[in-house]
Amino acid sequence: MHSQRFHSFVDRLSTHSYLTEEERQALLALPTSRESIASQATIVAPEEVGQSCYVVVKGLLARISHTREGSRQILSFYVAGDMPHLQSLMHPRAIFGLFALCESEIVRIPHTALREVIKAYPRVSDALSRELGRESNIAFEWIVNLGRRTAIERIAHLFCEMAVKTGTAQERDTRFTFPITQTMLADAAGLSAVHVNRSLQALRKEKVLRFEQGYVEIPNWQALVDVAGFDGSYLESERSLHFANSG
Amino acid sequence: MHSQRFHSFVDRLSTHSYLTEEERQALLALPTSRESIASQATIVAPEEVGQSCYVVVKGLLARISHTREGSRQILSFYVAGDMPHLQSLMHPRAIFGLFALCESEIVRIPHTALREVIKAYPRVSDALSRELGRESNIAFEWIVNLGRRTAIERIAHLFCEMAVKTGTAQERDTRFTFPITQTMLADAAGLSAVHVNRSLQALRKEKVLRFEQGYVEIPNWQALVDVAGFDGSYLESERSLHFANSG
DNA sequence: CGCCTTCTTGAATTCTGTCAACCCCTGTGG
DNA sequence: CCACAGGGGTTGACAGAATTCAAGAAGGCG
Repeated sequence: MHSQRFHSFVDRLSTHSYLTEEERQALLALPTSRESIASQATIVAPEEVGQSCYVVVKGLLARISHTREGSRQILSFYVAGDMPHLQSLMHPRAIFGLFALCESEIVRIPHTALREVIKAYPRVSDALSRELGRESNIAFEWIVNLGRRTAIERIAHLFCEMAVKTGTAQERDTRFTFPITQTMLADAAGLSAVHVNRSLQALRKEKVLRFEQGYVEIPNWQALVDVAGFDGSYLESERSLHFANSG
Repeated sequence: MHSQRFHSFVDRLSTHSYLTEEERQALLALPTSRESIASQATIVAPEEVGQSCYVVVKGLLARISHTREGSRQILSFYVAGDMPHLQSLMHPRAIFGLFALCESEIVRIPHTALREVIKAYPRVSDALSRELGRESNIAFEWIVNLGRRTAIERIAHLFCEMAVKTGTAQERDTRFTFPITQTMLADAAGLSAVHVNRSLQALRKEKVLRFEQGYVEIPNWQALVDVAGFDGSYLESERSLHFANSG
């Protein structure tokens, strides 16, 4: 069933954009292929010219960049419901690579088909633009994170973001899987693996955050938010405002 | 004359997107108002709901964020020809503020008028999306910069980017105005002002870069590129590929 | 002239990275 | 069944990078 593959993604778009039933059906009817991706596999290499966008069904993907010296920097995470590589629709040649951090499942959507839907339903185009805008805001917030926060704050902030993105954030006992190693976390936080290890220990000691074997436990959400200086407004969209403009 | 105000911006779009003469005229005919902005003025405050996009005609704008502790982080620079706040078209409520780093001139384009043009000319919409994609790629590269480069590399990289963005980069004696203080440069590079000062001295000593009173001199472009580990491909668009898809 | 901002400098401190070693667990092949 | 290799996590000692604090110099501007 296509609908199973796609509900997560149509739901995602619906969080910030109004879609008619017809538009939803058009999206759900897109010709797609489901693919299983091995852990540590490259889905899109830098410089590669792509013909498709993707939807994450299961697992965790990341956009990645490498410096000349060979050190790695993760630029963004993609969880179930996210649409990585959406920008390839307008800019087929990839600048940064797309990578699977664990065994994942994705749905591939050919550009040609998506372009047809966009042409027929301009509101779908708007919804995709908002999705890109959200990704852009997240990138900006990462700049703040890397530029102006300490190691512990950075890590705490990253976990706050992931809790909100996975929709698991709640006042008490937030739990979710985040299947990455400390080394990968270091590549996301712009830190060394050793220092990430020590920072995680400090957070554990303070009973603010546990991260073990790809599983996160946040006993007290507010405490983590306070450590991180987290304000999640950059992850949300003002749905009502868009409705006024596009509905 | 509208054309004078807008040529920079239509030219910018043309660097990555094909526009027919009719589409160019439609853009040039947009109703706009030109505004002078004082140095250090806030153009768009966070949380503000905007009704317009902008084009930078002269000067230098920046997107800015503040952390809880009050430290500042610059998220992006906008030079003449850039369109800051383009994302407000789809997401009117601003997440991050827009700020004038020096006395500047901008052109304001009402969303309503721009939406009309987009509706009539889908290719214009594509061009604007590419412009947003470029901004997004720059943000990703900044994440790499802040996460994985040393102070000197970061600063060198920033200057490389600005030289390319202003179109002044050349093999010998690149010169351009970059009207910011060392403190602002620190806010962009995620460093302290003191350390920026020392890093600039080091770059000056090595005869790689001079930055004095808002004026930049790069005697040897390749030398700066080598220090920075700069690869400017994230600033370019593969025009030919887009033509194949949209033209 | 005095005031303000920017730039500069030195010294001490804090933060983070590097290096090297070890532990634990898992999977593999003999 | 065991030996082994490999990856991930942990630890300690040390080195290096960047910040902070404090003060002074240089210039613009009322």
